[in-house]
Amino acid sequence: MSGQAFRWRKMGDAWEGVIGNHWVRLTAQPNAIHAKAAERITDWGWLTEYLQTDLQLDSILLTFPHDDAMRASVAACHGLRLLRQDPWECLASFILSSTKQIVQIQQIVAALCVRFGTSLPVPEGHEPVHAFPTAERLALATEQELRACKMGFRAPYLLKTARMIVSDNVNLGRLKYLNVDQARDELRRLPGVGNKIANCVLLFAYGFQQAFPVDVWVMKALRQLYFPKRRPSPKRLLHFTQTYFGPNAGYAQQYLFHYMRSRRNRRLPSEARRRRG
DNA sequence: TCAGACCCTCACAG
DNA sequence: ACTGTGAGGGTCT
Repeated sequence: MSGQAFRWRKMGDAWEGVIGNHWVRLTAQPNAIHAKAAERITDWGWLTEYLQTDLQLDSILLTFPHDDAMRASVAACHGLRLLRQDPWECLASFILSSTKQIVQIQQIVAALCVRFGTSLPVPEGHEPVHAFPTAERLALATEQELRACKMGFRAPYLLKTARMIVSDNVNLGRLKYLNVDQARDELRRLPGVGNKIANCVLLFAYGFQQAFPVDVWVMKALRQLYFPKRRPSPKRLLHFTQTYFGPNAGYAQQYLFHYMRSRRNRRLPSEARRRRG
């Protein structure tokens, strides 16, 4: 899984997670994905939308720039796709992500769901699972209750954001009708949401393919692969990320992100030591 | 434009 | 095994 969603767990050869109010177990088949839910499902639209199964990945990859870095990234992340997440869940999750390791984000989100999410139907004998808490529910929480979910200084951000959503100060449903820059400005009105998190939400929840989140990993990739000599100015960097990678820059970003992280994960211990010295 | 603060947890040296 | 230290999908002031 890509790491753009924080609620999936690998169980043997399957992935288990929650989409909206559905528990699901996904298993890779030779030329398909097998899905199992807890209840009888007549309309699987929510799942195909989430997985973006209609999207032709090949045609996306064709729009990437033809350079060594992108070629290496595509080769290293074969078949990587973006999910289409629920805007509120995506927004809240990424508010919780700042200066946290991905494992820690997963733990915070899990705690939040157990504490504030409604419990969902699961298969016989399966451990209980919970929906992601609604903005309405979190708006009624106290900062202290949120801090109990280990989110630290992010608690007031999440709380105030939830209240702004509930009071319709910012309307998440309306963003899809705006252009990408207007939508970004709107998201940035929320406390705890800067450029990076706004771009994550634009890309992962609304499908603005040109949104290009720059986090520490992508910054590392850009500097290493495209600006080896000198650090680019923020303005130069912004211009580069919005022009060089083409109409699906956000997709390209995700390939770079995973390329960098996979290299980190396979780093030799000797390399780790050198980094410290 | 730029530090420094912000909560907390885990990995890693020693 | 145990403890001190640093940094982690940033944002705000």
